Amino acid sequence: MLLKIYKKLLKYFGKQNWWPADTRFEVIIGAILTQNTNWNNVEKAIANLKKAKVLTPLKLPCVPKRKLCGYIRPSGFFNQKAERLILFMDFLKKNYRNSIPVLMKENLADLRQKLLDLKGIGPETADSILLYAADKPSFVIDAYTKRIVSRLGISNGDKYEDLQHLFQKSIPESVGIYKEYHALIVELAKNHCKKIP
DNA sequence: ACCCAGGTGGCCC
DNA sequence: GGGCCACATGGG
Repeated sequence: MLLKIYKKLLKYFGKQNWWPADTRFEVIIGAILTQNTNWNNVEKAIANLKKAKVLTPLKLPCVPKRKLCGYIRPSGFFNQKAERLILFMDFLKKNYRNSIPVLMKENLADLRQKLLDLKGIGPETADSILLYAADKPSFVIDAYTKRIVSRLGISNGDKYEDLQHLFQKSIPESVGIYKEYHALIVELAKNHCKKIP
């Protein structure tokens, strides 16, 4: 069922090639900034960080919170998100010498747990980082995905881990498919008024 | 003038 | 373990 839906979406919308970002680091920052926020607004925040030339693991921690809030203002919840970015940068420095490649060496289960232990990173943000920044097969469940499964009536509940397992057991364990599927679901949501043949 | 967006944590019961 | 609420901006 879920695999069929994936194939249908892929055929209809084509490959999405997510996540839209230049670096793994940018994926992580974007994943935090996009929490309950339109991607369009996140792009403005990312553009501000790039323009200020601080969107790197070594530069970002040097930006005072005040300035950080200013850069990320368009993405909303800027006080909270500045705090969350700072906490992640502390984590990256303390455990991985500010190195994204070193962070990437962690295995999926360990890294997922450590990300979840960070204040401000919940399951969706953690899985977005694991899948799109670290290329690890952790399926992302978002509000749209929950809605779709609920409409189809194929699950008993909407608990995050349960839905993730449902998807992961229904489709091949492939980073490429996981990436595309979630991207296609978001694309479908944007086109909610249209009918898919 | 509403309503929503690629969530999360805190508080209450 | 679930049901609210705050968090903030920009676009329809």
